[in-house]
Amino acid sequence: MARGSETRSKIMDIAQEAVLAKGFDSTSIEEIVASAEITKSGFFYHFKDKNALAYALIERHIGVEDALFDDLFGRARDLSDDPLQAMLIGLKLLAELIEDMPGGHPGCIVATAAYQDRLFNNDVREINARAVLGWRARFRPMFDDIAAKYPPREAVDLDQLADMVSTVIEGGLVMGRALANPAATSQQIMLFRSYIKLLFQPQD
Amino acid sequence: MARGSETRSKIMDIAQEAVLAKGFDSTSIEEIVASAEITKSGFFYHFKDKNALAYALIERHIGVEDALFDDLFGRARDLSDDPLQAMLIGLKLLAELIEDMPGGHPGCIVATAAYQDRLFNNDVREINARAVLGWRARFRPMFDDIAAKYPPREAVDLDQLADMVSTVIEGGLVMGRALANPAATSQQIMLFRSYIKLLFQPQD
DNA sequence: TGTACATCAGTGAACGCGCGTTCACTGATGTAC
DNA sequence: TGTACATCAGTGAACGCGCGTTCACTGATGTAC
Repeated sequence: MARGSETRSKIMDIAQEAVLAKGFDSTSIEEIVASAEITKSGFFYHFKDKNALAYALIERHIGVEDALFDDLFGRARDLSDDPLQAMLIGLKLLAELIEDMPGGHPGCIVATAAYQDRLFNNDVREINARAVLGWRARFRPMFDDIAAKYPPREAVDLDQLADMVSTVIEGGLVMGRALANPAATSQQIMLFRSYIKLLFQPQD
Repeated sequence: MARGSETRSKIMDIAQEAVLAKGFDSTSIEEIVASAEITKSGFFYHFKDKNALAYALIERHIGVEDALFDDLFGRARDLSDDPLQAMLIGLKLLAELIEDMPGGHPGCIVATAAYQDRLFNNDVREINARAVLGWRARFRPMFDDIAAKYPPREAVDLDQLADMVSTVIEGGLVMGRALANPAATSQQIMLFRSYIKLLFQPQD
């Protein structure tokens, strides 16, 4: 990695941690550059303004999360050819991954941006919505496959069911933070997993 | 209501709307008092500092939400003596209420505070945690009653299940905001309702 | 291989503005006798 | 009922600090010929 992009991602790492702890507006460029050991003008070399930082943060988050989900549900698919089993394994792997994060999952900047949307320009709001729609587009086909093989025991909209993955993660992170209990998120994912089981798995 | 407490709640109304749209730090006292048509010093007559405003906002939110849940699940209980049916009715009423809010549900300050906790003193963090624990304490006994009558089809921790009500609401609000889709929250509540049905309702 | 130039990754100083908070004061209303 | 005093619900001016952003500049590295 070149010298410049190293500094750039250092800025983003520092910013992300602060943003998740205090919100975007309360995270000053001053404190970021102090921590990154550059000057304020150095910051503005990498980002044209503060909105550009928000955009970059969300963009990177999407990429990281995509890679993570690709890996997790890819491995799950390797472990079982059955779409329902693969989903159940994937959710278990996800819960374990979040459970094992040292110091707990730091939170999700998409949620931060959603709750501070009046701070940002349209570009930021759009990429934030795209993030959530991307998760839907990821999970929807999986539920299609499952529903094709195992008729659901209750009528559910599969887009909404796909969104429930994100809902439970986002809600779980809020709960985990409010209760200062890092285990909350993975527990909630396991409950969602139990719902999926009851919804699709044929009774014995 | 006396003149003073009228101004006080006016300040809080204005502040709450702004906080949910931009976060706490970005909501300046200056803009609040401009909107409330008082002076800055008038603000400090009612709140000793900005933290006191956050505290008051959360405190009031807990009260409002408690009253709302009391009403909703009280009516549900009136409509059915069966604890499971009452829960299902209550969740439906909740989904309808959120669905029918003009302009969508504004969001939850507990989530805002959770994602900006480094901004606040311990008092605020504590009352925020108490809010979430209060919701757990509300729903846990209902699930106890249900589980006593209808053995759950899967082993679940009832505290975690009680927390899932909050999880789905909080997560649903994040989704609704990110997608600019006010219906998201009530849809997610209805999915949670379907989980409760599958989990407890004897199959026919 | 040497030189000229371009780009990269920043520095340093300055800017004006808005922020939260304090303080001495004030007019209107309420209470005691 | 009238008067004295206390409390309530604010006003107005000032404060120092930190914020995001701009601008002219600079040393190190990369590229062309």
